Amino acid sequence: MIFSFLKDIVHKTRHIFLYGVAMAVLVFLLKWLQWKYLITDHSSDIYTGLIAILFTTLGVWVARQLTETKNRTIIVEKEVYLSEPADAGINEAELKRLNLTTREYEVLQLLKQGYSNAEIGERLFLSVSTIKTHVSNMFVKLDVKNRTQAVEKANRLKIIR
Amino acid sequence: MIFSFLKDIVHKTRHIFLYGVAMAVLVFLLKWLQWKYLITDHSSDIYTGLIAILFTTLGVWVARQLTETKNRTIIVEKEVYLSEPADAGINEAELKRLNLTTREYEVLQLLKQGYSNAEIGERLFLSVSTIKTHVSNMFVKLDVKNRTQAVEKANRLKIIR
DNA sequence: CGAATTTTGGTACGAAAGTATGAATCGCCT
DNA sequence: AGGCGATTCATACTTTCGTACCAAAATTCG
Repeated sequence: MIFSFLKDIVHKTRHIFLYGVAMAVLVFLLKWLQWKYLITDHSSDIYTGLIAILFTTLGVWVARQLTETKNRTIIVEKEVYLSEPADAGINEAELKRLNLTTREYEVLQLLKQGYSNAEIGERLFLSVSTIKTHVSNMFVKLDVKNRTQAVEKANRLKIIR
Repeated sequence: MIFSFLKDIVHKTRHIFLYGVAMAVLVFLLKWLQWKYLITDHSSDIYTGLIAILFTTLGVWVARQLTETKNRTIIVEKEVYLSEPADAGINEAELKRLNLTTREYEVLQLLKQGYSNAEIGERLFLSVSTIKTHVSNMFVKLDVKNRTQAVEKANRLKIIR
Protein backbone atom coordinates (compact mmCIF):
# COMPACT_ATOMS: atom_id res chain seq x y z
CA MET A 1 0.00 0.00 0.00
CA ILE A 2 2.56 2.51 1.12
CA PHE A 3 5.10 0.93 -1.20
CA SER A 4 2.84 1.22 -4.22
CA PHE A 5 2.15 4.83 -3.25
CA LEU A 6 5.84 5.63 -3.20
CA LYS A 7 6.33 3.68 -6.39
CA ASP A 8 3.70 5.79 -8.07
CA ILE A 9 5.36 8.99 -6.88
CA VAL A 10 8.72 7.83 -8.14
CA HIS A 11 7.21 6.86 -11.48
CA LYS A 12 5.54 10.20 -12.01
CA THR A 13 8.59 12.23 -11.02
CA ARG A 14 11.28 10.07 -12.62
CA HIS A 15 12.08 12.75 -15.22
CA ILE A 16 12.75 15.27 -12.50
CA PHE A 17 14.99 12.77 -10.71
CA LEU A 18 16.88 12.11 -13.93
CA TYR A 19 17.43 15.81 -14.49
CA GLY A 20 18.65 16.19 -10.93
CA VAL A 21 21.05 13.28 -11.22
CA ALA A 22 22.35 14.50 -14.58
CA MET A 23 22.89 17.98 -13.16
CA ALA A 24 24.75 16.62 -10.15
CA VAL A 25 27.03 14.52 -12.36
CA LEU A 26 27.77 17.55 -14.52
CA VAL A 27 28.54 19.69 -11.49
CA PHE A 28 31.00 17.09 -10.22
CA LEU A 29 32.52 16.87 -13.67
CA LEU A 30 32.89 20.63 -13.77
CA LYS A 31 34.57 20.74 -10.39
CA TRP A 32 36.95 17.98 -11.45
CA LEU A 33 37.81 19.87 -14.65
CA GLN A 34 38.19 23.04 -12.62
CA TRP A 35 40.75 21.41 -10.30
CA LYS A 36 42.61 19.72 -13.10
CA TYR A 37 43.03 22.72 -15.40
CA LEU A 38 43.03 25.56 -12.87
CA ILE A 39 46.81 25.21 -12.58
CA THR A 40 47.46 26.25 -16.14
CA ASP A 41 45.96 29.65 -16.93
CA HIS A 42 46.00 29.08 -20.67
CA SER A 43 43.39 26.35 -20.43
CA SER A 44 40.49 28.59 -19.37
CA ASP A 45 39.19 28.76 -22.96
CA ILE A 46 39.26 25.00 -23.28
CA TYR A 47 37.46 24.75 -19.97
CA THR A 48 34.77 27.16 -21.16
CA GLY A 49 34.40 25.28 -24.43
CA LEU A 50 33.96 21.97 -22.64
CA ILE A 51 31.29 23.44 -20.39
CA ALA A 52 29.55 24.90 -23.44
CA ILE A 53 29.53 21.55 -25.23
CA LEU A 54 28.36 19.66 -22.17
CA PHE A 55 25.46 21.99 -21.43
CA THR A 56 24.46 22.28 -25.05
CA THR A 57 24.21 18.50 -25.10
CA LEU A 58 22.22 18.62 -21.87
CA GLY A 59 19.91 21.22 -23.34
CA VAL A 60 19.33 19.09 -26.42
CA TRP A 61 18.57 16.08 -24.29
CA VAL A 62 16.21 18.05 -22.04
CA ALA A 63 14.42 19.48 -25.05
CA ARG A 64 14.06 16.00 -26.57
CA GLN A 65 12.45 14.77 -23.39
CA LEU A 66 10.10 17.74 -23.25
CA THR A 67 8.99 17.51 -26.84
CA GLU A 68 8.44 13.78 -27.02
CA THR A 69 4.71 14.23 -26.68
CA LYS A 70 4.53 17.06 -29.18
CA ASN A 71 2.87 14.91 -31.83
CA ARG A 72 0.27 16.49 -34.03
CA THR A 73 -2.63 14.28 -34.91
CA ILE A 74 -4.10 14.84 -38.35
CA ILE A 75 -7.40 13.20 -39.01
CA VAL A 76 -8.19 12.57 -42.63
CA GLU A 77 -11.68 11.54 -43.56
CA LYS A 78 -11.62 8.88 -46.23
CA GLU A 79 -14.78 7.88 -48.03
CA VAL A 80 -15.37 4.17 -47.81
CA TYR A 81 -17.98 2.72 -50.09
CA LEU A 82 -20.00 0.07 -48.37
CA SER A 83 -21.24 -2.67 -50.64
CA GLU A 84 -24.92 -2.66 -49.79
CA PRO A 85 -25.96 -0.81 -46.64
CA ALA A 86 -29.38 -2.12 -45.67
CA ASP A 87 -30.40 -4.11 -48.69
CA ALA A 88 -30.47 -7.61 -47.26
CA GLY A 89 -33.11 -6.70 -44.74
CA ILE A 90 -36.71 -6.80 -45.86
CA ASN A 91 -39.44 -4.60 -44.52
CA GLU A 92 -41.13 -6.98 -42.10
CA ALA A 93 -43.47 -4.31 -40.81
CA GLU A 94 -44.83 -3.48 -44.24
CA LEU A 95 -45.10 -7.15 -45.10
CA LYS A 96 -47.19 -7.76 -42.02
CA ARG A 97 -49.35 -4.73 -42.68
CA LEU A 98 -50.24 -5.98 -46.16
CA ASN A 99 -51.64 -9.13 -44.57
CA LEU A 100 -50.63 -11.42 -47.43
CA THR A 101 -51.24 -15.12 -46.96
CA THR A 102 -48.38 -17.60 -47.24
CA ARG A 103 -49.45 -18.78 -50.68
CA GLU A 104 -49.93 -15.24 -51.94
CA TYR A 105 -46.44 -14.37 -50.83
CA GLU A 106 -44.99 -17.44 -52.52
CA VAL A 107 -46.78 -16.51 -55.72
CA LEU A 108 -45.48 -12.94 -55.44
CA GLN A 109 -41.92 -14.20 -55.21
CA LEU A 110 -42.33 -16.24 -58.39
CA LEU A 111 -44.12 -13.35 -60.03
CA LYS A 112 -41.00 -11.29 -59.59
CA GLN A 113 -39.06 -13.83 -61.63
CA GLY A 114 -41.35 -13.15 -64.56
CA TYR A 115 -43.04 -16.53 -64.57
CA SER A 116 -46.47 -16.96 -66.15
CA ASN A 117 -49.39 -18.28 -64.15
CA ALA A 118 -48.93 -21.70 -65.76
CA GLU A 119 -45.22 -21.78 -64.81
CA ILE A 120 -46.00 -20.75 -61.26
CA GLY A 121 -48.62 -23.47 -61.12
CA GLU A 122 -46.08 -26.05 -62.20
CA ARG A 123 -43.60 -24.98 -59.56
CA LEU A 124 -46.15 -24.99 -56.75
CA PHE A 125 -48.01 -28.06 -58.06
CA LEU A 126 -51.21 -26.09 -58.38
CA SER A 127 -53.69 -25.50 -61.15
CA VAL A 128 -53.69 -22.27 -63.15
CA SER A 129 -57.05 -21.47 -61.63
CA THR A 130 -55.61 -21.47 -58.15
CA ILE A 131 -52.73 -19.28 -59.20
CA LYS A 132 -55.12 -16.84 -60.77
CA THR A 133 -57.09 -16.66 -57.57
CA HIS A 134 -53.99 -15.99 -55.48
CA VAL A 135 -52.69 -13.44 -57.93
CA SER A 136 -55.98 -11.60 -58.12
CA ASN A 137 -56.44 -11.51 -54.36
CA MET A 138 -52.87 -10.33 -53.94
CA PHE A 139 -53.42 -7.48 -56.41
CA VAL A 140 -56.26 -6.20 -54.26
CA LYS A 141 -54.10 -6.24 -51.14
CA LEU A 142 -51.20 -4.56 -52.91
CA ASP A 143 -53.57 -2.12 -54.59
CA VAL A 144 -52.19 -2.68 -58.07
CA LYS A 145 -53.74 -3.59 -61.39
CA ASN A 146 -51.26 -5.99 -62.99
CA ARG A 147 -48.25 -8.17 -62.20
CA THR A 148 -45.67 -5.67 -63.34
CA GLN A 149 -46.99 -3.06 -60.92
CA ALA A 150 -47.09 -5.72 -58.21
CA VAL A 151 -43.41 -6.51 -58.66
CA GLU A 152 -42.55 -2.82 -58.87
CA LYS A 153 -44.36 -2.09 -55.62
CA ALA A 154 -42.91 -5.15 -53.90
CA ASN A 155 -39.43 -3.96 -54.82
CA ARG A 156 -40.15 -0.42 -53.69
CA LEU A 157 -41.56 -1.57 -50.35
CA LYS A 158 -38.67 -3.99 -49.94
CA ILE A 159 -40.99 -6.80 -49.02
CA ILE A 160 -39.22 -9.19 -51.36
CA ARG A 161 -35.64 -10.11 -52.19
CA MET B 1 19.49 33.52 -62.15
CA ILE B 2 22.61 33.74 -60.06
CA PHE B 3 20.70 35.72 -57.46
CA SER B 4 17.98 33.11 -57.23
CA PHE B 5 20.65 30.44 -56.95
CA LEU B 6 22.26 32.22 -54.03
CA LYS B 7 18.86 32.85 -52.51
CA ASP B 8 18.14 29.15 -52.67
CA ILE B 9 21.44 28.31 -50.99
CA VAL B 10 20.75 30.83 -48.24
CA HIS B 11 17.27 29.49 -47.76
CA LYS B 12 18.39 25.90 -47.43
CA THR B 13 21.23 26.71 -45.05
CA ARG B 14 19.51 29.42 -42.99
CA HIS B 15 19.47 27.20 -39.94
CA ILE B 16 23.21 26.75 -40.09
CA PHE B 17 23.66 30.50 -40.43
CA LEU B 18 21.43 31.08 -37.45
CA TYR B 19 23.41 28.63 -35.37
CA GLY B 20 26.66 30.31 -36.38
CA VAL B 21 25.40 33.77 -35.49
CA ALA B 22 24.03 32.55 -32.18
CA MET B 23 27.34 30.87 -31.40
CA ALA B 24 29.31 34.04 -32.23
CA VAL B 25 27.05 36.13 -29.99
CA LEU B 26 27.54 33.67 -27.15
CA VAL B 27 31.30 33.64 -27.57
CA PHE B 28 31.38 37.43 -27.39
CA LEU B 29 29.14 37.30 -24.34
CA LEU B 30 31.47 34.80 -22.71
CA LYS B 31 34.52 36.92 -23.36
CA TRP B 32 32.77 39.95 -21.91
CA LEU B 33 31.81 38.01 -18.82
CA GLN B 34 35.34 36.64 -18.59
CA TRP B 35 36.82 40.18 -18.60
CA LYS B 36 34.30 41.53 -16.19
CA TYR B 37 34.50 38.80 -13.56
CA LEU B 38 38.10 37.65 -14.00
CA ILE B 39 39.16 40.28 -11.49
CA THR B 40 37.39 38.68 -8.60
CA ASP B 41 38.42 35.08 -8.00
CA HIS B 42 35.25 34.19 -6.10
CA SER B 43 33.13 34.67 -9.19
CA SER B 44 34.41 31.66 -11.12
CA ASP B 45 31.47 29.53 -9.95
CA ILE B 46 28.96 32.17 -11.01
CA TYR B 47 30.72 32.40 -14.35
CA THR B 48 30.49 28.65 -14.83
CA GLY B 49 26.85 28.66 -13.85
CA LEU B 50 26.01 31.40 -16.33
CA ILE B 51 27.77 29.50 -19.09
CA ALA B 52 25.86 26.37 -18.17
CA ILE B 53 22.51 28.17 -18.24
CA LEU B 54 23.32 29.90 -21.53
CA PHE B 55 24.35 26.74 -23.32
CA THR B 56 21.56 24.70 -21.85
CA THR B 57 19.17 27.27 -23.29
CA LEU B 58 21.03 27.12 -26.59
CA GLY B 59 20.75 23.32 -26.55
CA VAL B 60 17.03 23.47 -25.92
CA TRP B 61 16.60 25.94 -28.77
CA VAL B 62 18.70 23.82 -31.13
CA ALA B 63 16.74 20.73 -30.21
CA ARG B 64 13.47 22.57 -30.79
CA GLN B 65 14.62 23.52 -34.26
CA LEU B 66 15.70 19.99 -35.04
CA THR B 67 12.47 18.39 -33.85
CA GLU B 68 10.05 20.81 -35.49
CA THR B 69 9.32 18.24 -38.18
CA LYS B 70 8.72 15.52 -35.67
CA ASN B 71 4.96 15.64 -36.24
CA ARG B 72 3.27 12.31 -36.53
CA THR B 73 0.48 12.16 -39.05
CA ILE B 74 -2.30 9.83 -38.09
CA ILE B 75 -4.73 8.98 -40.85
CA VAL B 76 -8.09 7.87 -39.64
CA GLU B 77 -10.42 6.23 -42.12
CA LYS B 78 -13.93 7.38 -41.45
CA GLU B 79 -16.78 5.43 -42.97
CA VAL B 80 -19.07 7.69 -44.92
CA TYR B 81 -22.35 6.26 -46.03
CA LEU B 82 -23.22 7.56 -49.45
CA SER B 83 -26.89 7.93 -50.23
CA GLU B 84 -26.91 5.48 -53.10
CA PRO B 85 -23.52 3.92 -53.91
CA ALA B 86 -23.64 2.83 -57.53
CA ASP B 87 -27.31 3.27 -58.14
CA ALA B 88 -27.30 6.52 -60.03
CA GLY B 89 -24.91 5.18 -62.61
CA ILE B 90 -26.45 3.02 -65.29
CA ASN B 91 -24.61 0.36 -67.20
CA GLU B 92 -23.88 2.25 -70.41
CA ALA B 93 -21.82 -0.58 -71.84
CA GLU B 94 -24.59 -3.12 -71.48
CA LEU B 95 -27.13 -0.67 -72.77
CA LYS B 96 -25.09 -0.10 -75.89
CA ARG B 97 -24.50 -3.80 -76.37
CA LEU B 98 -28.24 -4.52 -76.37
CA ASN B 99 -28.62 -2.14 -79.29
CA LEU B 100 -32.05 -0.86 -78.25
CA THR B 101 -33.53 1.92 -80.33
CA THR B 102 -34.56 5.20 -78.73
CA ARG B 103 -38.25 4.32 -78.84
CA GLU B 104 -37.68 0.86 -77.48
CA TYR B 105 -35.77 2.31 -74.56
CA GLU B 106 -38.51 4.84 -73.85
CA VAL B 107 -41.07 2.07 -73.88
CA LEU B 108 -38.92 0.01 -71.54
CA GLN B 109 -38.77 2.85 -69.04
CA LEU B 110 -42.56 3.13 -69.00
CA LEU B 111 -42.88 -0.62 -68.86
CA LYS B 112 -41.03 -0.56 -65.57
CA GLN B 113 -43.71 1.70 -64.11
CA GLY B 114 -46.28 -1.02 -64.75
CA TYR B 115 -48.15 0.84 -67.46
CA SER B 116 -50.27 -1.07 -69.98
CA ASN B 117 -49.63 -0.80 -73.68
CA ALA B 118 -52.59 1.59 -73.97
CA GLU B 119 -51.21 3.85 -71.21
CA ILE B 120 -47.76 3.87 -72.78
CA GLY B 121 -49.36 4.77 -76.10
CA GLU B 122 -51.14 7.71 -74.51
CA ARG B 123 -47.96 9.04 -72.94
CA LEU B 124 -45.93 8.75 -76.13
CA PHE B 125 -48.83 9.79 -78.40
CA LEU B 126 -48.65 6.50 -80.27
CA SER B 127 -51.17 3.80 -81.15
CA VAL B 128 -51.33 0.55 -79.22
CA SER B 129 -50.16 -1.24 -82.36
CA THR B 130 -46.92 0.72 -82.38
CA ILE B 131 -46.33 0.05 -78.71
CA LYS B 132 -46.88 -3.64 -79.28
CA THR B 133 -44.35 -3.62 -82.07
CA HIS B 134 -41.72 -1.87 -79.94
CA VAL B 135 -42.40 -4.09 -76.97
CA SER B 136 -42.19 -7.25 -79.04
CA ASN B 137 -38.97 -6.20 -80.77
CA MET B 138 -37.49 -5.20 -77.44
CA PHE B 139 -38.31 -8.61 -75.94
CA VAL B 140 -36.25 -10.26 -78.67
CA LYS B 141 -33.25 -8.02 -77.96
CA LEU B 142 -33.55 -8.56 -74.21
CA ASP B 143 -34.16 -12.26 -74.73
CA VAL B 144 -37.24 -12.36 -72.53
CA LYS B 145 -40.77 -13.60 -73.00
CA ASN B 146 -42.93 -11.05 -71.19
CA ARG B 147 -42.87 -7.55 -69.72
CA THR B 148 -42.25 -8.67 -66.18
CA GLN B 149 -39.10 -10.51 -67.22
CA ALA B 150 -38.08 -7.49 -69.25
CA VAL B 151 -38.29 -5.20 -66.23
CA GLU B 152 -36.55 -7.76 -64.05
CA LYS B 153 -33.68 -8.08 -66.50
CA ALA B 154 -33.46 -4.33 -67.01
CA ASN B 155 -33.14 -3.87 -63.26
CA ARG B 156 -30.57 -6.60 -62.97
CA LEU B 157 -28.45 -5.20 -65.79
CA LYS B 158 -28.85 -1.70 -64.36
CA ILE B 159 -29.75 -0.30 -67.74
CA ILE B 160 -32.64 1.66 -66.30
CA ARG B 161 -33.27 3.90 -63.29
C1' DC C 1 -66.59 -28.53 -31.71
C1' DG C 2 -67.73 -24.57 -34.57
C1' DA C 3 -66.54 -20.36 -36.90
C1' DA C 4 -63.29 -18.01 -39.52
C1' DT C 5 -59.66 -18.19 -42.62
C1' DT C 6 -56.93 -20.26 -45.99
C1' DT C 7 -56.25 -23.09 -49.80
C1' DT C 8 -57.66 -25.22 -53.66
C1' DG C 9 -60.11 -25.54 -57.98
C1' DG C 10 -63.58 -24.66 -61.43
C1' DT C 11 -66.25 -21.90 -65.23
C1' DA C 12 -66.97 -17.98 -67.85
C1' DC C 13 -65.84 -13.82 -70.04
C1' DG C 14 -63.56 -9.66 -71.28
C1' DA C 15 -59.25 -7.25 -71.44
C1' DA C 16 -54.64 -7.17 -72.32
C1' DA C 17 -50.49 -9.08 -73.97
C1' DG C 18 -47.81 -11.06 -77.38
C1' DT C 19 -46.69 -12.79 -82.26
C1' DA C 20 -46.61 -12.57 -87.19
C1' DT C 21 -46.88 -10.13 -91.26
C1' DG C 22 -47.19 -6.35 -94.19
C1' DA C 23 -46.76 -1.61 -95.39
C1' DA C 24 -46.11 3.48 -95.42
C1' DT C 25 -43.18 7.29 -93.89
C1' DC C 26 -39.07 9.58 -92.41
C1' DG C 27 -34.19 10.75 -91.75
C1' DC C 28 -29.55 9.66 -92.69
C1' DC C 29 -25.64 8.19 -95.39
C1' DT C 30 -23.04 7.03 -99.49
C1' DA D 1 -31.00 8.68 -106.22
C1' DG D 2 -31.12 4.58 -103.74
C1' DG D 3 -30.40 1.83 -99.62
C1' DC D 4 -31.05 1.22 -94.88
C1' DG D 5 -32.63 1.42 -90.34
C1' DA D 6 -36.01 3.44 -87.42
C1' DT D 7 -40.61 4.59 -86.73
C1' DT D 8 -45.31 4.27 -87.32
C1' DC D 9 -49.61 1.80 -87.93
C1' DA D 10 -52.78 -1.86 -89.15
C1' DT D 11 -54.89 -6.55 -89.25
C1' DA D 12 -55.38 -11.11 -87.65
C1' DC D 13 -54.65 -14.52 -84.51
C1' DT D 14 -53.13 -16.98 -80.20
C1' DT D 15 -52.01 -16.77 -75.63
C1' DT D 16 -52.05 -14.94 -71.23
C1' DC D 17 -53.92 -12.12 -67.77
C1' DG D 18 -57.30 -10.52 -64.77
C1' DT D 19 -61.92 -10.46 -62.74
C1' DA D 20 -66.20 -12.36 -61.03
C1' DC D 21 -68.60 -15.76 -58.88
C1' DC D 22 -68.85 -20.05 -56.91
C1' DA D 23 -67.68 -23.97 -53.92
C1' DA D 24 -65.40 -27.80 -51.63
C1' DA D 25 -61.59 -29.17 -48.67
C1' DA D 26 -58.11 -28.05 -45.26
C1' DT D 27 -56.43 -25.41 -41.57
C1' DT D 28 -56.44 -22.43 -37.66
C1' DC D 29 -58.12 -20.78 -33.45
C1' DG D 30 -61.13 -19.50 -29.54
